[in-house]
Amino acid sequence: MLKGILQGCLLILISDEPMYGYSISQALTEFGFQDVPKGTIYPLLINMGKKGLIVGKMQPSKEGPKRKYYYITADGLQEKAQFINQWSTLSSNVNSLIHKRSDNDESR
Amino acid sequence: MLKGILQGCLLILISDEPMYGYSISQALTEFGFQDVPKGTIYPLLINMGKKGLIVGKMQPSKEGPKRKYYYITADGLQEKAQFINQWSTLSSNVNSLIHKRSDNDESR
DNA sequence: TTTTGCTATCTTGCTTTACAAACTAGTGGT
DNA sequence: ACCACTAGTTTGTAAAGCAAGATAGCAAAA
Repeated sequence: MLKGILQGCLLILISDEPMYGYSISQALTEFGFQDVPKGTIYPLLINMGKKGLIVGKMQPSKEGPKRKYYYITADGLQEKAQFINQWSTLSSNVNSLIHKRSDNDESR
Repeated sequence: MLKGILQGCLLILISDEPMYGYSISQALTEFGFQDVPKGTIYPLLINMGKKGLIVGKMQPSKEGPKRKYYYITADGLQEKAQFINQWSTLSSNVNSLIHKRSDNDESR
């Protein structure tokens, strides 16, 4: 339907400030996406890197293993804008369907 | 992310009134989903039938080939309600991300 | 009557998405 | 030494999405 809602969300997060996988997974939890699995996030980040939407740089951390910080690219910003448009279209389409008001069963 | 937004939309359409594949594809177009391919709709309908969410009945048509009208089941109605909930959660999560207001770049 | 065009459905096969699960590895506390 | 938390990658699998083509009924134009 809409390819990669998650990808769009990651672009938004990363465009706000560079993030690494683990912190992204925590941020998503805060935004209500309960527990998006690592098996989804990491491969997606790698794939987004291949597409040139983000670039990752390993940086050492004092409180644990190295972190791979991702930065958004120009292409990524463009893709982000496109996602926001697609989302708003999709969102209003689905909402108009849901509120079709056919008096069938919604509120009773 | 959210499994089958399309499935949810079909449940809503069919719960409103029984429909057949071709009419569903036309209805979707009216609701702004431009041209959802048949290769997506028909297999999905068959799959939803297997899951017991809908039942299909062939009925002859005077203006063309036979049509397979789908009717929603009790399970389908339940699934529909669940979809509407999931959608509203997802939708508000994504919107809160989009309107994160980080003064980074949205309106300039 | 043959062809074209619209309606209608199904099937095959490919690509992408999503994810569980396992593996590796650094740091700090008990 | 062991556990818990942080952090990342890889592998394998199932499901989703869809293009493309096969099949077929009907009707009006050629």
